[in-house]
Amino acid sequence: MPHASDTIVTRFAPSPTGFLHIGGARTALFNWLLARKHGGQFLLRIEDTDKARSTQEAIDAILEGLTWLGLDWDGDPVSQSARADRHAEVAEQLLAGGHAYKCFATPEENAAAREAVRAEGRAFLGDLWRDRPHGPETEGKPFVIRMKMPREGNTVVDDAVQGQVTVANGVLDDLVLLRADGSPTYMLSVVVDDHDMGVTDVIRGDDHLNNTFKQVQIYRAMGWDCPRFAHIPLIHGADGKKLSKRHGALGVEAYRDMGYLPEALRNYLLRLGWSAGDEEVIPTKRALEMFSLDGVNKGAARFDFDKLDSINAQYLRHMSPEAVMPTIEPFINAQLDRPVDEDEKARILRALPSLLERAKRYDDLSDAAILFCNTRPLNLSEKAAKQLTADNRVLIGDAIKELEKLADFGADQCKAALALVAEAHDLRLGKVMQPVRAALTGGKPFGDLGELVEILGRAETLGRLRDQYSPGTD
RNA sequence: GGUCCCUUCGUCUAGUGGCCUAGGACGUCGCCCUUUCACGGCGAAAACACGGGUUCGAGUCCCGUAGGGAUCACCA
Repeated sequence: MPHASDTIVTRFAPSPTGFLHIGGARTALFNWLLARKHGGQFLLRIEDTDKARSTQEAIDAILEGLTWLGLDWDGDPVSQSARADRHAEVAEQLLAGGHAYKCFATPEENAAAREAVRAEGRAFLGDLWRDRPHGPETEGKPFVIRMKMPREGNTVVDDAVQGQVTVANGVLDDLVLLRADGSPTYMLSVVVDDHDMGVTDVIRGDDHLNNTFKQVQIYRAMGWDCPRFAHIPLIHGADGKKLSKRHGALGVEAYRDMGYLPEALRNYLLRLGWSAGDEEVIPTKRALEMFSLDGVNKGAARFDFDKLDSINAQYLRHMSPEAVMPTIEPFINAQLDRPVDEDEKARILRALPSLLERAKRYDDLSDAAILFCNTRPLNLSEKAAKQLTADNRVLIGDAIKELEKLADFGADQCKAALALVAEAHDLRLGKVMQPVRAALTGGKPFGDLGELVEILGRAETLGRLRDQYSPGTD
């Protein structure tokens, strides 16, 4: 049955055994991009046929992850387990049509045969009962239904990423369609669901490439059209090894908690193993214009946090202080171990344009923003502490005197006051600014010193300076 | 081990037989800017895994070798 229209239908089909990891997120992104680019549908299917390992928490985490990433799906997520009857029905059809057969071999018999065949350097085809007549001894015995794979010829998959891949039918095993308890296997379920859901393009990790040849046989036996396949390479850790929990196989929520923007992570994920020329910063709108499966590389790519940081910084720079504030507030509260007050928030809001210039992530941005909270006495970095020599403390004392005289605590006035101190000591302005900056920031980065003082305000500025001039007495 | 896939700077990549003296980005290093922390700007070092072919000409095509990955369940 040919598809009614040329509308693109893609799907993301995670098994709910854990969070949405970074590789799954990228697979979802590619599916989403292809569907949205062509005005098609992006469907969600939860592959929960393994009831023992599937959890509701995992489903929630995956949905939350997709939502955070901004990947919206069409319709309600399909639960694969709810469709078991339909899967079984197809298995029966396959059986009736002579494309499948009953296998009475016990797990032990299969294991023994597998070992024996493998010792010869061949793959076990699971075909113990393929051409074996069912005698009366099979009466009442448990059986599975296996696919009767072709043995002659080749199966060719024309993959959008991998190209034309050919495999000899002789190596395709008679996979189990229906288990002894009557439940369908993954191999059957995906094919039936993808067909029934009208999926036109299956984009998934290339760990499924080998399965595809077998699935194609099921499509053929049922007389169904195959969808287009695109097997995208897996993401590797920085060390080139398969992604493990140690290096980067984190849930997307972990990236959120590390302070990354969903737009930036999306951009990074897109460029990891995919390109269309030299463009690096590709916001979603642009991605929708450019995306094509052609640009996907075949080789696995390594995950690189430095580059992610860099992309993230570029997105951060274009955020408005008002948009950023609600997001960094929890980070700030956590570091402060109390909620920020309104006065502090107002100061941070004023400082944000400058802070955003040099931040990489929300977490270091909030770390820098703490500068404008009332956290006296400040913890000094090693570098800052070094600035506060006995001589420099004298300068700070003089700076306090000059600043106290100021009626207007503006940036220019404050700088002028510091210039007076420098003049009195016959020093360059910078020599005075350095220790004053150290006392005021504790070593944290911030732009212009005058701006810093102005935002900090009279009380906080003088307080921080006094802390360093005569520690402990203020 | 069988089958399938992959291999360009440290990393992500551009490159579809002459445009390649191999381009961009991240990272690294250097310089400049800032009488202040940073940011930024400019510049440098840095790769076609190896060996054979094919061709007037190969990073680009073919074969082999090495290395890496995926997969071989009544898991998904």
